[in-house]
Amino acid sequence: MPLDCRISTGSTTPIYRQLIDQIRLVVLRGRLTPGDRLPSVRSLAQRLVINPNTVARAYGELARDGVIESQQGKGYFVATKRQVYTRAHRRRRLAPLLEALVSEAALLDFSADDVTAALQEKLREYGLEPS
Amino acid sequence: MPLDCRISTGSTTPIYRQLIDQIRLVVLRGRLTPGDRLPSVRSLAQRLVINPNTVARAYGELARDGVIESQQGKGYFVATKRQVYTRAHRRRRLAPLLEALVSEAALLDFSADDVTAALQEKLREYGLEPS
DNA sequence: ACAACTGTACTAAGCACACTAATACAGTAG
DNA sequence: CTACTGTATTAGTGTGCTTAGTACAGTTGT
Repeated sequence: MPLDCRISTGSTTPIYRQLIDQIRLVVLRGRLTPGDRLPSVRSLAQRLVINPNTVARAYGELARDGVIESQQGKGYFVATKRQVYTRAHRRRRLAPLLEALVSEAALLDFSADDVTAALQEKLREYGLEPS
Repeated sequence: MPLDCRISTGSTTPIYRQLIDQIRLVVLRGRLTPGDRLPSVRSLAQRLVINPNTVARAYGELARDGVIESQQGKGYFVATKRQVYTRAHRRRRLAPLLEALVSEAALLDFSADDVTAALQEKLREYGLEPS
């Protein structure tokens, strides 16, 4: 069963965003491995009863981010080689998320240890290696 | 000098959001302490050359979040007692931010140690206590 | 009591942008 | 040639942000 996505049209988060997030997760968690083909723009659109453009947009952004790759006339495939980012670029991209997390944590009066512990748990959930 | 805010109308982030973020920071960092009065809706609007409604919206949301409190006819003041949240509520509110951070970190191929180190640094920047 | 300040609430309008849809164009494979 | 693939352009629709105007209610000092 290739890529079982579920989208809710009633949600406030746009459809294309839901697709991006779900596909990202599927790839990160290894349920789709490099080289695997994704459903075609039209077939996925038909299955989810949404417009092909919406799928195309999601695929397009994922391609921009290096998660998947497109081959004209063939389809979309999970990227074989991960994008190589500079250290500066990676930090710059992570910074706002880190800022948001800590800012909210401070407002909620979390202790540093609480936040650290929660992070460790989440890191384990994603299977990130220590180093 | 009470609350020097700077907003950029050219930014993609809406004005009311910029206000919220800046005031949150000012309060968190102790530049305004509990009981301190904020500029009136109209005066701040005039100073920043924006509509009073926009300021009112920012203040309103900050009040909803328990950062500041309103007193009819008197003004807005930094909240004297922080909102008390249940443990479940606090975790529920932090969860999506944590999810976003770790998900992005995984995609960027950060190691767990990298993320943890970055977090520690940010926590220190915000002056959060260990426990 | 009055004036001048505070917050609060509501409606309406304009504007920009995000989202989605429809359609047409271009490459690939059998 | 046909039927699939991705790609690009255009257009319609909605929604969020901001502004403006108006009105009402509470507080303070004169």
